[in-house]
Parts: sequence; structure tokens; C-alpha cells
Amino acid sequence: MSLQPRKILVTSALPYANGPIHLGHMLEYIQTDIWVRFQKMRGEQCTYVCADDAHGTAIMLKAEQMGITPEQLIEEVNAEHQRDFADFLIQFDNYYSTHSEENRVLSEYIYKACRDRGYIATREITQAFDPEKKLFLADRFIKGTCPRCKAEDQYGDNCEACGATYSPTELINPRSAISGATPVEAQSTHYFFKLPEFTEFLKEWTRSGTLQPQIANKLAEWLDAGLQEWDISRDAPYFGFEIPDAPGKYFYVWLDAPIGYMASFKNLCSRRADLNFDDYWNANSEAELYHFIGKDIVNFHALFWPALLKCSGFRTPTGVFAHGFVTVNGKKMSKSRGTFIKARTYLEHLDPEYLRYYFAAKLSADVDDLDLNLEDFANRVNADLVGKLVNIASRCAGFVKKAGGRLSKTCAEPELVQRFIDAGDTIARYYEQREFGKAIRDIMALADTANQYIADKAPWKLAKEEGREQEVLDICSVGLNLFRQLITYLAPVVPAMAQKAELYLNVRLGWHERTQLLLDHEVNEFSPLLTRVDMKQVEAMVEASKEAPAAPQVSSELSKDPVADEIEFDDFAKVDLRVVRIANAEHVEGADKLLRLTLDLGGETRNVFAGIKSAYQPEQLIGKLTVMVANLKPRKMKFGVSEGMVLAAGPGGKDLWILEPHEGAQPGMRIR
RNA sequence: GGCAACGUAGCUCAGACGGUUAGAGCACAGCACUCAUAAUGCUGGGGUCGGUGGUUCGAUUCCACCCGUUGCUACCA
Repeated sequence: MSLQPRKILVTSALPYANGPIHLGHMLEYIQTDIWVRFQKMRGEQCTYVCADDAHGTAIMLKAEQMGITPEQLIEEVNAEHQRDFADFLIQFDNYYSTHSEENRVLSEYIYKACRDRGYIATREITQAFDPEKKLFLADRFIKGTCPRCKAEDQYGDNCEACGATYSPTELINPRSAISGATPVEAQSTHYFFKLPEFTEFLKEWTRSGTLQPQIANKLAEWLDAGLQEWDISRDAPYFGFEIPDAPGKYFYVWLDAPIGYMASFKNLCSRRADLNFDDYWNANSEAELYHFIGKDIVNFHALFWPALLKCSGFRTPTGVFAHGFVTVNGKKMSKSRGTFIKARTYLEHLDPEYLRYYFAAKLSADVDDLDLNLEDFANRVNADLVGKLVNIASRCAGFVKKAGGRLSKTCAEPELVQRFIDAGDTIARYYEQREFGKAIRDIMALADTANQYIADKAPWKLAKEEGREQEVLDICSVGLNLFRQLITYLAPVVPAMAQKAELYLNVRLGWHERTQLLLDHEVNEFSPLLTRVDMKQVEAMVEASKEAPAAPQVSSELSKDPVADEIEFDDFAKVDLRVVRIANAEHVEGADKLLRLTLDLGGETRNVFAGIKSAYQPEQLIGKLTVMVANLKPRKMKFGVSEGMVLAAGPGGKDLWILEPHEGAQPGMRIR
């Protein structure tokens, strides 16, 4: 044990405050929470802060859509997020919001520090602008047809169908995803952070052990290609902080988001006498600072963020740890497959510790994606946690109770127990390195050893023999001491289960305290520590997560021309529709759009002018059956009287299609 | 398109600074046991380590290319 506890500040990425937490998010919070609980259990001064990321265009629009203010929206979402996290046993020391006074003050401070040192530039940029909403449009808010593969409804930066990347100006038929208006180009002054000035600093920083090598490789791409100045301003209207010396300009959400880490900590310091903000954030701070993030946001955390901190005179992170994405059954989470599982939906069906364990068992310090295979999940949790681990306590508890509920005065297998205690050092190293999977493997191997020991000693046989009660108690006392070691090692992963074990074992579980064996020690009544996962619960969760495929897009025919007002049956009955044969079709001299049709109703013929010249040649139509409105009042036209109408669909021009009845219909038949 | 990471038994994953028969858990089969939430113990079958080519005495491990998956590509967060 170190004499002076380490001072460690840990963060998870800030979830965006416009939607619910899902299992993809949970990987990160579970990973971080396990690491933090481990540190706390070891007696370090470890502080875990987080917050909602509450700014940006998306939140402004979402609030508007819901008819509430952004402040109301982020407050509701914040409460929902905190409930989800609490129920997953994520133990934040503080959970705050980037829309806070502390964050405003810090953001302004950092901005001013950078500006005063000459690291802020301004220049005019040209950007797409929504003339209806009076809003500058990020690439993401422009949609149109992909210039390469012609897929419709693609975003302004890349095509999800063919993977092409382009600029929004290259889109065919670009339109604002917000109003549908055609974007125009507009000029605006933007504020930039002079990131290139920090190239040398970042080249060294990214290779100084702060990052995983895979991540440093990825960032080398940016560094080698040459950094660009980072655009940190956005124009009004925007939900965020106004830039102090620039009315109508706001800090881009990614500027104040990481500062939100500091703000959340600052907010906590105001309530905690043992924490001092400057101790953790001063340039010469000796405290450790770690950010746990997803692999998709490394540039913000490992380039922009350290440069900003460096520039404004704060310390930089000790480490930025990226993890991969969660897939479900080997595929990306999908709403239609029911694998886009919200944290709340999971909680309604399953115990959070199942997932905490499963994630832990599969986590490493690498950035690989992690697959939540639901069948493997159920098997693994049942086999490891219930079958192996809890089973040790469960199979010993009965014998110990019969013997009076008090463990043996001496340890019958000191070497075995010592082996378990010693294994804790390796396991601690794995936890520290975020190699949770390796830690779990070691723990489960020990659980196997414990079960083997009990099977080998077979106390149930001795129990049937007269006068061997002490031996039985000795064996089971060893079993429970082994169990105590295992549940101690697993406590950061399954804190609720560990708490129940504490209750049964009648001892406080601690990493250092574990070396003190439980001898001549009274235990309490045993009750099941964890129940098995039932695959039916998993299936119910998937079923509850299924969502119907996305509603028809904005561009659908129906949305362009919605269904007309309801009518009575009598209104419909007034319209006399008849099957007719096109007896003749011909061009009309002098008419641009009309064809003259002679329609045979089966005994009667009609002369009808139809505006379909742009789509049909007369000879294509002769002899075909179609449908006409037979009782339409005749209308005098330039070229003669039209005695009815044929039915056709389509926007016009070449895109026009007349109706044709199925085979068998005869001219003159009425359509009902 | 470019770049980065990854691709090992039915499933989920270890591992190999290149070197005798490539490991674990789950699943599966057989046996044993019955203390335990049908839990546990023992035994066993199962892999041309994504593909092709190269370096080497020797490659699944190194290199090149290809295929597949995921991510990034700076004014979505």
C-alpha cells in the first residue's frame, strides 16, 4: 500500500442530451465505473465525474420540435440519464451538465487565454444557409442525392449507400434537412483556434504513453497531413455559450464539451472539502487525469483538447483510453432487429450485473469492438457467476450452518488460501491496465480451483460419518475463505452482489483487508446472491426493443401530395368510372400536350382529349384497355369537345402512366 | 476513395520477440458425484490460425497485395 493515496480524476465521455442511453453507451460507463471502483477499493483518492453534453444545433432543433425550450429538454434528459446510470450501478461522484455557470466561466476563461496569447484567428467562410429557417447548415443538415451512386436522401458529407465522401455543394438536389428549402451560400465570420501551432507538442504528446498505440497511429495521419485551424464558433441561432467579445457568435459544442469535465469537477469541489480544483488542473499538477472515450471521438480528446489545455495554461491528460463499439450478435445495433437496446429496456428485463460482468469478461485495453452475443451472454453469466462462483458459497453454506454458523478457528489449507491471496496482485495489475478480461479469466480459473478442492474433499461424504464434523467445517471454512477472495476481486464488477456477500460473510470486503483470513468468524444466513439469466427474459427484451422500420421519408409520394379530405360513399358513387378500349389515338394538330382518343365503351364511343402526349405515342395506346370518367360534363376545348377523362398518375412530362385494368375486364363495365 | 484497427474451434475470446502435438470458457458426447440456484468433478471429439504470394532451414506469427468488419476523413455530436 502506498503511503500517500494517488489523486486520480476520471471521466467518461459526455452523453448527448437529445436521446436515451443505450447499451452502446453503457460499455463505456461500465468500463470506467469498474476501473474507478477498483481504485477506490484500493484506497486511492479517485474521483469520477461526468455530465450531459447539452449544447448544439441538434438539441435546439429537437426542443423546438417538441415545443419546449432547450433548457427544459436538457433537464428532462439529464434526469433520465441519471436514473439509467444509477440503476446500472454507475457511481459518479458528480453528474452535471455542460449548460452550467461553471462551464460558461471556464469556457470563457480558456477562450480568452488562447485569444490573449494570440492563438485565435478570425476569417470569413462560406457556408450553406437555410433561407427559410435563417440558419447556417452543417453538412449533416443537408440532404440530397449522392453524386456518385445516385442514392437518394444522403447527408451532405458522405453517402451511406456507396461510402463516397463529398462536399454538400456536390449533392444533386440539395435541400435543408430541417425545412426542406434549397440551401443557398452565405458568408459569415468564424473564430478559429490555431491548432497547427501545437503540431510539435502533439506529435510528442501522442507518443508519450498517453494513448494506445493504435490510436496514436491513427492520429499520426492527421499530424502528418498537417493540422488545420479548428473552427470553434457557430452563428446564432445556436444553443450554447455566446463568445464574450463576439455577439451573435457561439462556442461550438465541441469546444465546451470537454471543458465540461472540468466544470463538473469544479462543481463537485464546491461541495467537497477534500478536493481542490487547482490541485488537479494546474499545469504542474501531480494528480492523474484519465478520459475514457469511444474510438470515434479520439481527435477531439487527443488533439484539440490537449492543445487547448496547453494553450490556456492547464495540465494535459495523463491518459486517454479509447474503447471499441458494441455490436449485438455480431452486427451493428439495429432498431428493426431489436438489438438497439436502450438502457431502460434492458433494466426492465434483466439485472444490470449480468451486463457488467459480461462486458468486463470481454474488455481489454485495446480498441476492438465488443460483441454482445445474447446467447453467449446468458450462458456465460450463468456458468461463471452462478455455476462457478456463487456455487462455492452456496455449497459450503449449508454445512457451516449445521455446524453452528461459525468458521473454523484455524485454516486447514493455508497454502491454498495464500495462493488465492497472492493471485490478487496479478489481478490488480490487470484491473489497473484495463485488462478486465484477463482479470476475469484469472478469477474464474481460481473459482475452478476452489470447486475442485471441494469436490476432492467431498465434505458431503464425511458429513455422513460419525465424529468427522470438524473436518467438514474445516473444508467448508476454507471454501468460504476462497469465496471471500474471489468476491473481493470481483467487487468492482458486481458491486451489488459483493454487498450481499458482505452481508453473508459478515465482513467488509477490501483489497488490502482480504489478507486477514476469516477464522473463528460468525457468518449470517445465506441467501441466493444472484439468480440465473433466463433466455426468455433476453428474448422479451429484444422483442420490446423492436421498432417498425422507419416511416416513409419526406420525399415519398404521399408526403408530397397527402390524401384528400374524407368523402361520403354517395360522393364516390356519383363518379361513373368505366372500362374502355382505346379504339383510336392520334396527334392533334397545333396541340403541344394533347392526344385525341376515341374510346369504345362497348356500344358507344366517346371523343376525349387527354394531356398525355409527353409520355405516350398514339400507336402505343391503340387497342389497350383503360379507365375513364364516363359521366363528366363534356367540356369544350380549343380543338373540339372532350366527352370525359382517362385516369392517369404521375408528376407529368415523361413520368405519366395511364391505368390499365387486369385481363378479362370488358369495355363498358362499371368500376365500383 | 484515402487512412487506422481488427479477422484464431459451432459461439465468445486468449496466445505466439517466427521453432516440438495452437489454448480457455460456453456448446456437444461419455463417465462420476448428489453438498450446491439441474450446480460440480473427470475424460473426449472439434481448428489447413480470412485468402493469395513473398522473406526464411522453418510463418498462423514478419512483408506485400486482395477480401471482409468497424471507425475516422476536421462546420453531427
